[in-house]
Amino acid sequence: MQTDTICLGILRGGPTTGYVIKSVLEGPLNQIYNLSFGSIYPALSKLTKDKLVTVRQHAQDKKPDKKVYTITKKGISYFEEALLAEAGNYVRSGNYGDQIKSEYGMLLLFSKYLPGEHVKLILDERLLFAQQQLKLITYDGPIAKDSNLNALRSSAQGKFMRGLMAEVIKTAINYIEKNRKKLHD
Amino acid sequence: MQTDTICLGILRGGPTTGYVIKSVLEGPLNQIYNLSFGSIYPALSKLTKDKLVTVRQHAQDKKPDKKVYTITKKGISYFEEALLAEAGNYVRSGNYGDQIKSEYGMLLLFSKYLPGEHVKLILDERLLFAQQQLKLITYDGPIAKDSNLNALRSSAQGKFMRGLMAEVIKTAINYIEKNRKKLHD
DNA sequence: TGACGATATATCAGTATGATATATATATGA
DNA sequence: TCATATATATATCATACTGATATATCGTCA
Repeated sequence: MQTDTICLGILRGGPTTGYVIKSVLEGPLNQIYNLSFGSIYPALSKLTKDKLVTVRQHAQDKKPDKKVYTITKKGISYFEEALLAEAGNYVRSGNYGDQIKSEYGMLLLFSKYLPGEHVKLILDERLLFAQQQLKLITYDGPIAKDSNLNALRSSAQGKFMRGLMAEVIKTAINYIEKNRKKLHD
Repeated sequence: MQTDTICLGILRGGPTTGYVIKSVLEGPLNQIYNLSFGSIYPALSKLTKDKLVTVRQHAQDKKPDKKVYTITKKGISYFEEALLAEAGNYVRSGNYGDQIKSEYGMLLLFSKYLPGEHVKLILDERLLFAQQQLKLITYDGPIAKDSNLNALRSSAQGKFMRGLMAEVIKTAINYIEKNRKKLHD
């Protein structure tokens, strides 16, 4: 899926900044999609040039201007067409569009060649991280009204994905806790 | 984790070709790491130049030469040092080294804007794919002796990772089957 | 017979990453 | 209190990676 489509999709949930798009991707969508600033900012510029989004520059004295992007009508139709095309392509292609690079997975796979101490640390760190992710995903307390995290919270799709991620993370945590001794003393 | 480290790690399981490295990554390691030919072949060339691996060229009449790569002693120590460095870095960094781009996840998240028919198809395709992956991962029948898939099969680490992946996939399948109606009629 | 997928390597334009730079406010802690 | 780190916020760029394409043969399925 193209970077502009992702940005447009997140912007469909409400106007926001490049920085927030990155945080949404790093936070609740952590298990789904990553994008670096070096991809997000140029995509947003291109989208602006093509009039698929508009920018309002909020001058914040002595901080860099906060650029709030809003999807336009043209942007909405472009997004829906692009999504339809990608969906058609997904089904037709046999390429299931997963691009995964898990350093953690590789480290565990190769952990035979690592001192037991390191393996323990990696597993401890990972369990901690997984528990944080789980909290983040299942959190149902108050969030900023203007945040487009609301889209993730209130929509059926957002709930479905959150539920799926939560189940998967729980399964992984349980598995690691039960079986970790097979990887070190 | 660097591409050469990954290649070296797979080569630690036994001599093999670039093509097979790609298939291992696409097959049993599908949920862990992906690499394109455009990364694998140059990495293997560089590794050869640096004497971390050796090549035997099996001339196959009228097919391109099959290049079987074998890790050298120098390669083994390089690999273990690199792994140690990455493990230390992993724990110290707070960057949990996951780089995920799941088109499928994004498609479902945005499926509100997609016709119900498409959503159904995507879910059907995905369940089929997940079931295939599960079979591939849990398969315990005979495999070619020379294959370095044996490393994945027999080692404690390989078993641990296979078990983890199997549990995660099963959880995802069950969740999707139980909750998919929330995404279409 | 023709199309398709598997085997096998290689290249490259286009795209993405990860590090770095810049600037300030706030919180943490020694 | 002074230093350090983290969060907010955008931007750039060398390096690295992807995805498509090229080349060539064999087996299978219709």
